[in-house]
Amino acid sequence: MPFHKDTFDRISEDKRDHIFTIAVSEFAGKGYAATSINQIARKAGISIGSMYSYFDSKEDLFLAVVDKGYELLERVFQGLRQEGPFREQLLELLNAAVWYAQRHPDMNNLYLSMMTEELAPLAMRLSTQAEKLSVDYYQRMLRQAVERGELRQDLDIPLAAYLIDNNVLLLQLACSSGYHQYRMQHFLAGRAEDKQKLADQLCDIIMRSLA
Amino acid sequence: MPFHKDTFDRISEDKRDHIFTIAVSEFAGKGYAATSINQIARKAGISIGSMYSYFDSKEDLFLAVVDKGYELLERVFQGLRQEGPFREQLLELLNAAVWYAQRHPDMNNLYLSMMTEELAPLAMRLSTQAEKLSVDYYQRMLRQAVERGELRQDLDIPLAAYLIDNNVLLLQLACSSGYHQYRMQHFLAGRAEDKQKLADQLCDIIMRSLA
Amino acid sequence: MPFHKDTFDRISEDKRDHIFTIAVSEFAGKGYAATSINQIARKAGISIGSMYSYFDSKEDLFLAVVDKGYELLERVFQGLRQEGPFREQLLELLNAAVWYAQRHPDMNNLYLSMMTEELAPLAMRLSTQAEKLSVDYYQRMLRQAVERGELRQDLDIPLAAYLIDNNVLLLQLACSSGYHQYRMQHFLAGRAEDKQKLADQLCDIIMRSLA
Amino acid sequence: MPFHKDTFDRISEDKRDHIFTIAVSEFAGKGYAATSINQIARKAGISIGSMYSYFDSKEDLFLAVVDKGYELLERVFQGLRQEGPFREQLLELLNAAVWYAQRHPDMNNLYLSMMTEELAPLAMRLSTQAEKLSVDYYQRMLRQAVERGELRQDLDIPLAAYLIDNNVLLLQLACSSGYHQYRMQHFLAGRAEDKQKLADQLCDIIMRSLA
DNA sequence: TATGAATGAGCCTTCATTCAT
DNA sequence: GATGAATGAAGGCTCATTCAT
Repeated sequence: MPFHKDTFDRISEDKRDHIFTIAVSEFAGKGYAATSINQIARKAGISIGSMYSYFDSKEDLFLAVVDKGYELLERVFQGLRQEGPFREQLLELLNAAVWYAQRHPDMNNLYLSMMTEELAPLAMRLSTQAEKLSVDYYQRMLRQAVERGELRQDLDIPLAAYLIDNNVLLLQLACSSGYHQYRMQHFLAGRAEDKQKLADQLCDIIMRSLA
Repeated sequence: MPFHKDTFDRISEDKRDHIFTIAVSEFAGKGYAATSINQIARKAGISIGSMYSYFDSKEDLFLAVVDKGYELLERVFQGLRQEGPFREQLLELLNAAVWYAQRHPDMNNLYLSMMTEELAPLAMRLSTQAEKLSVDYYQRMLRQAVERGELRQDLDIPLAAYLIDNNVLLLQLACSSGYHQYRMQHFLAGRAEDKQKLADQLCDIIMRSLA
Repeated sequence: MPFHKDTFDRISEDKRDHIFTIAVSEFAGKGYAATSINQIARKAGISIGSMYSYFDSKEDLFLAVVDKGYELLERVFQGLRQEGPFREQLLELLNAAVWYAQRHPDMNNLYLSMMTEELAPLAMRLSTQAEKLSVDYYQRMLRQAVERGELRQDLDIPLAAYLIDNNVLLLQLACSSGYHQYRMQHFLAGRAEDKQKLADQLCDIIMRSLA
Repeated sequence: MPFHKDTFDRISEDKRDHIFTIAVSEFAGKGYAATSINQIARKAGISIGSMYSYFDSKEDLFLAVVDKGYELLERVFQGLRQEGPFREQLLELLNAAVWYAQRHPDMNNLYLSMMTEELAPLAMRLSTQAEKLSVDYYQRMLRQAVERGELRQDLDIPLAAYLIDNNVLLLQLACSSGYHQYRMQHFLAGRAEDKQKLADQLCDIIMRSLA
């Protein structure tokens, strides 16, 4: 089930983190195919022999890294409060997305590359998918707000969840990916810098669709 | 200025198209780094020598292909009508995006991979950017609708344009990319199949933000 | 017998010279193996097709070029006067060598590369060798000077000829080859610049061996 | 500073020598450009992968080889005695040159190719130059002989050193290079075979210039 | 005769993976 | 368990040469 070998569990957490940090940065910057596992080992200061005693293959190293990132992301989601006014929940969500992307930009860019056809075969080997979590999360949040009367009764909840996620996703990507940052700037110019404020304004406009 | 050599202009259009078709499919499916120009040549039934007499490098072949796709996309955009009720314009836009993505799925997936950090350096060599076009297009469309009184006077036009584009982009990607199709299905289940109908519903929910 | 095809005789002398000039410069600068006949054609402004209608192969082009250079060199030698005081003949010879090397530096460097083992197989295809000429020339010159009583009676004529040619050869190479120029400068510093004066001084010191 | 990687230091001396032997022979025989590092690896019985774990590039392999040869040559020079009658020192020098060239003919031919314009860029990357050593060596030898009254007081020492080196160089090359051997035979016929005797006669004729 | 597109062997180099120490 | 030398398939690219137009 895990993508690493037992040996990897036995080394110090520092060393594990170090290897992951280097790996994420390489994979995120160069893409899966153009990244060399030998270079990751060299940069991480361990031998390739060790690398292969921790992971069965380049593919597994990659998946282990991505998986670790998903865990982190999950934890962020799970830390969000599930109550209070809908708008505040939405804002918190957007801010969490921004925070995560700014805190782990390489990891965030790795997700971006996972969306690519090139990595579809690899993505299929992952059991955890961010989507499952968020769909449930959104839909519950929306349902409760409708029940509370904060949002209109005839709201198309699945579609609303999708719409929200679209914007969360692209806001989040704009915090790490060169392309999405550039794209946002084209639309919003200077306003793209203050992500906090932008999240707030996005809340406003999204709320209008739902209320 | 063009990414191909003169020689490429001199071969038959059929052959040119054939090479492009193969190349788009390979690049889109495997990503830039994992794609071999030698294999593209083999699959296209021409010698590598010829390939290199058409393009100076793998990089140029890639850019030539992407550039051609941008042209196509531009033409689609320019074919849209610039008048009539806003909702109808928006719907036409969404449908055009869907149509393009379904007609040229490989090309569409190539754009997806261009968003990756890995390809940022290559993206910079491209002069045409889809973004420039769409920003202007959206903003004009919105401004006119506000003037006509179809949309509310205090609309934050740049943000609205960004919001719309977010949804157009992800709808479009859901038509070709395995990941985005999968993501949409998670949110919308069976409704993800009928993109026409979905576009209509997206129109509705987006309109609420703007009106 | 000639290294070019008949077709080459039929084009204008200007064109022939142009092709040769480009070829000499490329071969001399990059060496035989690293020089591309296609690039010579391109730089000379003719098609490769034409190139191959003038010469059967890269090898033949090379040999044709070298052969032409030998002819030039022969003519220089044959223009030297065969009488007068020995010292003056020797000086004239040294000056002629310098003149030729400065006038045709690329050609001169081509000879240098012909001395290489790499080109021994090609050198063997050449009928004209500079050596044959010079051996006879030197020996006659020396014999006559001995007979005239200008040089000592017990002079080892073949060895003297060899000694002279050694110095002529290296002086000549110092006029075109980066390496030999550099080598001379190491020995003679600033004096390496004025080749005329140097030739005169070399005459002096060589004459002492012979008189 | 060295042209090889650390890995190369760690393999057995036999293997190192074997690789060098093959490499020298290939480079000397075919020239730098026409030599394939893959073929060197094959002939040496190692994989290309290994070759590239020893040297960063073909260029570095070449320079490593040449550098090793320079070291050898230096050692030969440094082994010569710095005292005794000048003529004997000169003879010893000529004999050393002959010995070296006959012992390491490929290496000697490599020097020959280093004199070529083609390899000037590579030569520049070498720190050790045979010239520096020999200039000093010659000049000291000559100066001392002048002081001892063995050579004439008005001797042009730099020019004398250059003259000597010219003859040493070409004698040395005649021991390994097909061309220079051929050239010498043209001048000296059968006498070219007994290099020992020839060195002695060269000493005689050179001494006349200096005494 | 002149052209230049086409060919494909072969070059330099990289990299995932194995395995002896 | 850790190391890193060894392997060789495969990739991007060049170039001498041929041949249809």
